[in-house]
Amino acid sequence: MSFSSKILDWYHENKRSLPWRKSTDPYKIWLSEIILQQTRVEQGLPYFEKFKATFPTVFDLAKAPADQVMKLWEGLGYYSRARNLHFTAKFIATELNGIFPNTHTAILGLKGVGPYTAAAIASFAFGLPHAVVDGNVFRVLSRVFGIKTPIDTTLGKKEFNQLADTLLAKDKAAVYNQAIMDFGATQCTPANPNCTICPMQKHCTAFSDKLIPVLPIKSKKIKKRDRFFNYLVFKNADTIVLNKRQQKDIWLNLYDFPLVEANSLLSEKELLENEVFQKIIGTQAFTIKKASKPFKQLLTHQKIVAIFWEIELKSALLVNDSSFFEVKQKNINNFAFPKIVDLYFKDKSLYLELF
DNA sequence: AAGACGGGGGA
DNA sequence: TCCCCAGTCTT
Repeated sequence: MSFSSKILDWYHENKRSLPWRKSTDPYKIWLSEIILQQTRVEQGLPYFEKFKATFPTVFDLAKAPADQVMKLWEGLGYYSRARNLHFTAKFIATELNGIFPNTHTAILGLKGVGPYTAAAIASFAFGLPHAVVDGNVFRVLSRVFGIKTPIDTTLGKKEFNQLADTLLAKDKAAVYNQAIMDFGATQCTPANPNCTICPMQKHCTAFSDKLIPVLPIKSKKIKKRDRFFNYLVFKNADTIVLNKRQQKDIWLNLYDFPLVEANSLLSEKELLENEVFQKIIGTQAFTIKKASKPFKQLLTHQKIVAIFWEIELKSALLVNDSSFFEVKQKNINNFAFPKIVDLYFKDKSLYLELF
């Protein structure tokens, strides 16, 4: 029996029930695939439901304000996905009359859609014979066929893509693509796969060679840098000052506070002497009420520590930065915040003190 | 080719 | 801690 037949048989008995599989509407498929990029199904599910309910059609998404899209995406990470999602919705609505492109080439041309997502949409929505190659597929193929080429190299990508294409059940690309990904996600798992009940066991090179724990191979390792954020939370009556992040950095188009980034968390003395702080505060009267505890957040390439200085102003902040603006405290829920800011807001004692 | 880009969950 | 997750874009 062929590889694809075994995968399809396994899928028939073990498939997961997932909401985006109920539809062949390319808009819904696209939405689900963008959400699922580098994201576990369980984590993405509630976001898919939220977006589907809030934006039933591409036109609804296209006409939504950017802040609303970012707010719905809040907490999911990789926010460029949300920015590109919105951009592409507007493109489809205005340039394509709302008609989702139906060829692999055209789909691949959409912003935010790469090789994986193009193959997924092309096969799931239009039945086109393009093999998906995601993290699951890399793992399954590298193990079953004993491929040691690192998956994060040009050669590795080429090799796995070619193999995936030859294995694809071209007349049932959609179900086969779902099947191999489900197989990778629930049977051929990254750690401790249950090989004793695996239908591929007899044909699995990694199993016979005891290479399950080392395959697939990645060559690159990432280095993290430490960053220290000294956030300035200006309060004046019932308003606080927010900052819209507009520089080329993490969290583009999300909101936080005026920021003094330094090589460490600052003491109060250091903060008062800091040039950036002085530039922001200018000549205004202020009182530092308290500093929060340090909050930590791990990103793929960064380790961030942030403290939040709660500073009372006698009058509205004289804003000298176009990214700064005042907002009523009761309206902060309209803005999308990075996790670490959200954590600060949710911190119980501070929450009570602030609001 | 290498780096940047989030956040959560499992070992 | 480290690794991985229905990857893509920029440099």
